[in-house]
Formats: sequence, C-alpha cells, structure tokens
Amino acid sequence: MIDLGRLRALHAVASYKTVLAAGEALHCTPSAVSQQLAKLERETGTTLVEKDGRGLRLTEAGRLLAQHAERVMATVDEAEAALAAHRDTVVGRLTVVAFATACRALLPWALHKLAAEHPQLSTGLIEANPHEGLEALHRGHVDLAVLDDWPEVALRYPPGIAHVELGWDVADLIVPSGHATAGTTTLAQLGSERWISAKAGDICHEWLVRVLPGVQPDFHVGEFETQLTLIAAGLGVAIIPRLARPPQLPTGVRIVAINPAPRRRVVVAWREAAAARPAIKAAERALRESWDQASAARASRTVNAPA
Amino acid sequence: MIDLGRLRALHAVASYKTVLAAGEALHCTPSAVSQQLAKLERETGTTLVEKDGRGLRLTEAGRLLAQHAERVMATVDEAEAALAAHRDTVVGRLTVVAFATACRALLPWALHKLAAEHPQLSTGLIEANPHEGLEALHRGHVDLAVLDDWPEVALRYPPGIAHVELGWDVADLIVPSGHATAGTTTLAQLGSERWISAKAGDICHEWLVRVLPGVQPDFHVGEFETQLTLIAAGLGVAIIPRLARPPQLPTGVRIVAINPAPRRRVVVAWREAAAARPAIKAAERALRESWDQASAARASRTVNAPA
DNA sequence: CCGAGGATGTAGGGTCGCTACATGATTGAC
DNA sequence: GTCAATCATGTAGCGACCCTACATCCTCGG
Repeated sequence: MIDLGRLRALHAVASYKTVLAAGEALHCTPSAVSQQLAKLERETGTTLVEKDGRGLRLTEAGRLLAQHAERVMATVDEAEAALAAHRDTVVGRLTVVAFATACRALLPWALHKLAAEHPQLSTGLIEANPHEGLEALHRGHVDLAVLDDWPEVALRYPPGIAHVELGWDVADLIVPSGHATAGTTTLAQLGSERWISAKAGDICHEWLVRVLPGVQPDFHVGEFETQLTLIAAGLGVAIIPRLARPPQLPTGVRIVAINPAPRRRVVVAWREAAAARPAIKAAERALRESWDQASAARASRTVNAPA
Repeated sequence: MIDLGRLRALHAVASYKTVLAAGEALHCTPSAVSQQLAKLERETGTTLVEKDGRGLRLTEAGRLLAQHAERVMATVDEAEAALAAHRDTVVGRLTVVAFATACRALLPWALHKLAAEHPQLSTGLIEANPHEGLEALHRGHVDLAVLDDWPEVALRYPPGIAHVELGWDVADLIVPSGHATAGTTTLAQLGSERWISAKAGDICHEWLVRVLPGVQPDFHVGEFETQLTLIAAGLGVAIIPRLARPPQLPTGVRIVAINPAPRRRVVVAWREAAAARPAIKAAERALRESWDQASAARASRTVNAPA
C-alpha cells in the first residue's frame, strides 16, 4: 500500500514544480522531499521524475500518480470533514433506558422534542429498573439512562459512568378517603398499615422494606395507577411518588404528606467515553426541559386545585 | 492529515469485529492495532471504539470514519492499479527528434504505425542534426532520437543515454552522367572534384572535410534532392547516402560506388531512465520495422531496375 | 470460582524519516 | 569564459515512531 506522505510529496512537487518549493509547502527540507520521491519510485518500480536542467520534471507516470494523489488526499479530507461535522452534529442512534414512571412522565415529551429538533437522530426507549438500566448503560446496550435513585438504597455508579441530577421527586402516602390518618404523618407511624407495593425486586419495593423493616406488603402490582385503584377500594395504603401520580386522582383516595418526605433523586447517566457526543448532550437538555415542564405542571395544579 | 495505516487498522477492526482478527488480517499483533486505534482517536479527538463485553464495538463516529477509510483505500488502490496499467501501456506523449533524411524516409511510416496501433499515444517530430538531437534527448526535450553516426566523426553519447543500431546506411558518389569516372572509385581519387555538400555545420559536411582533408565544397545546400539537381546540371559531384536517395534518380546523374564504401550508422537513442517505458520500446520496434521496410524496398528496386 | 478469550498498557529494539552539510549539475551574468 | 547562484541529491546522524513480547485487566462460561 502506497504511503500517504509520499503521495503528498509527489503532489507538492507536481504543484510547485520544484523540490525546494514543495519542501517549503510541506515544511521540510528539499532533501526530505527528494528522498520521499526516490522511495516512492523504488516502491512503485516506476520512474516518476526526470532531471530537467537544474530542476526536474514529472514523467507521464508521475503526472498520472500525482493526479491520483490529489484524489486520495481529497478523499482523506472528506473523511476528516465528515468526522469534524459528526463531532458537532446530533446524528446516529440514541437508545435510552428509563424507569417506568419516567417512561410515562418524562420521555415522551423529551424524545418528541429531540426528534423534532434533530431529524437525523433516531431514538429508542427501553423500560427497566435503575439497576438494569445502569447495567445496560455500562454494557453499551443503551446510550443514556434515566434512573430513580432512592437515598436509602442508593445506586452504585460504576467507574466510567457520569450522571447528573435532574431533581428530586417527593413521594406521599396515599390512603383510602375514609382512612384515619391526619394530613401529615411520619414513616414510623405507618408500621401497622396494610401495604400495597411494587413487585418484588422492584426498587420501590426494596425501598419500602428498607425504610419500614418488618413490613410485608400484601399486594404487589407494577403500575401506580393500579395501586391507586386498590387503595380506592380500601384494600390498603401505598407510597406514591408525585412524578407517578396522575393529574387527576381517582375518587376514594386521599393524599397524606409524610414528614420527613421520602424522596428519590432522578438522574440521567451516560458513559463518560460518550460524554462529548452531541446527541448525549442534546438528550440531557431535552430531559431537563421535560423535567422542568412536569414540575411546573404539578405546581400549577397544586395552586389551582390543591391536593 | 490522517495516517493511512491508522485508517487501515480502523477499517480492519470494522470488518473483522475484533482487534485480534484485525491484527491477523494486517499481519501484526493486536497490541499494534490497539495502539493505532488509540492514536487515531487522540489525533482526531473522537471516540471511535467502545468496550463491549470482552470485545469492542465501533461508535457512530468510528463507523463513519471506517466507511470513509474504505473509500480512501479504494482510491489508493485505484492509483496503484492505474500506475500498474500505465507501466504496461503505450500512452502519453512521445516526441522524436531525427536527422533530416530519417524524417523523410523512416519516421512517416513508423509514426503512422505507432498511431494506428496505439491510439492513446500522441506523437511529435522534430528535425535536427545528431548533435542537436542528442542534446535535446539529454535535456529531456524529446523522448527518442534517431541519429546518423558517421564513424569518422563519431557521436559521443553522454552517460544515461542508451542507443541501439538500426543498421548501416551506405553512401555512393553521384556524378553527372558524362563524368569521367569508372563504376567504382576510392575516396583518395576524388581530391580534385568540385564538391556539392550540405551546409556548414551539418554533420555530412563535417564528415566530408574530415575524410577528404583540404577539400573546400563550392556548393552548400541542405537537401539531397537539390544536390542531385545541381549534379545533373554538371556543377559538381556529391556523396549521397542511399537512405536519402530518391526512388527515381533524376536524369543526368550516375551512381559511382566508392570502395571502401562510406557508411553511417543509423541509431535510435533514449534516456536510460525511460528505457522501461512501453512507448519507447514500441517506437523502437516501429522504427526498426520501418528501417527493414526501407532496406527491402531499395533491394527490390536494385533487382528490378539496377542503378 | 476459575479458566479461556479478548483488549490494552509497558519496555525495548529496530526501522524510518528528517535535518544538516557536502556534492554535482546547470544556468545566467559580468 | 568564468564565476556565482540555483536546484537536486547523496551521506551521516539523531530522534520519533511503530511493532513485538509480556503482563495485566476485564468479561464470559463452566
């Protein structure tokens, strides 16, 4: 395979007519250019230049190869330009993993915005709990992870994974309307309730049994909406994060604030190796906007129609 | 400018999926491939590969650059192929310098044949005496020289110039029909003739004054046909090479053989540096055929209509 | 839990390419 | 005609680079 440096030397000589000028253009001595040409001739087994007075002249073969050298160099330039453009462009495929509530409350808007602003970006979404999400991210199966991180069962971020906090999601106790509880309570007072919780293995369930040792939930359902239905039926109580709470609570349930409020951090994480990728940054921005928007919507609901 | 070896490494990894296999394909160790990739990443400031389990996986940017690498390598291959084809093809421009008689007697047929057999070759012809021709060849103004080389004023071939003999061209004395000379003579007997010769500086003139010291030609004309006309007018005698003799001698002149016959070597010369060029070889072959044809034509004329 | 398989660091040696200088060749000017 | 300027090209030496060998780390499968 012909060496690129030699082609550059030949092309420079073809352009500047003299080894001296070519050397200046290539920022080296004429001797270096001459040696490159000699090696190119040896390697190709072709005479490329001929003496012409005190200068030199390209042979037919030399001109031919110089033309091709120009094409090669142009192709290399295209490659560099494409790479540089890629560096500044939101392109390619971006797969996001997110916990269930985020999939419903944050991702639709964020992914829609990404698609609208960056038509060259194709996106994908996978629902998974934070542990699975972090694993998938670490293994490179996904490019971005949206995780809920309960302080009491804090996630461990492997080295090479960067993460930032979108914000805190507070959780409240939801009880049947007729339940005998004040407007505010503490976790310690809740030991004897009948509990509705997520499925075993889910981080919300882990969290519950961690903060209320000894509690054995009787109902295990994955979706918070289903939990609310069960609560409305008077079967028990549950702790439901506000992000997961539907805009309109079903009738028959009541919100009880817990003090101190249980809360989870919502974070977005990516591989540090991919941190510079514009698609990653754009997605993080979109998620943050989506978060702010969801927070604002909750705030306005609280003002207009206090829970 | 991106290094070609690094692009080859990236492309091999893209093709073979693993650094190990890429190393085998490139006939080097996986460590070398890995280092090339690392350097390519450093030089481009882009992440090109990511870990994937115990193997690795190309990033978007890596795939992009690998595609361009394929194009670059294809372009380089084209250059090599074009050069290889050029090595075996009669193409380009071939300029020939020849002495006057050769321009008339050899070159038309030879150049016509070259053009017919090699449409991609464009030719040129310059008339010049052997000294000028050798100079032009040496300086690279022409690619091929057809020279007449009189042993008595032998040419000096500079180093780097190769030459082969086409054949010997014998010269005869041409005298007016009524001239008092036998059918054969010697140079020594011709000291007192009135001489018709080429212009001063021409090699034929140089040759004449060299072999007949003291002779001072009275007539100096460049073309042998004109010399024949002068001879027919009874103004003097001349020595005319057979190659220059027209098929039909004008009336009023007679051929006298000289013993030993004066003769000149007709040679074709080229720069050794260009010896491998197919166009040179083809032209030399064409000239030799042209020479043989001219010799055969003279021979048949001699048989059918003895001079 | 351990072994196989794969990537990637580190040290060392060999090659390659460049620089500086000298040489050869050619041109143009005085 | 001679001399100086210009240009290409050899040679020696030095530095950079690249590759190999070996060790290490990580991951996957039993």
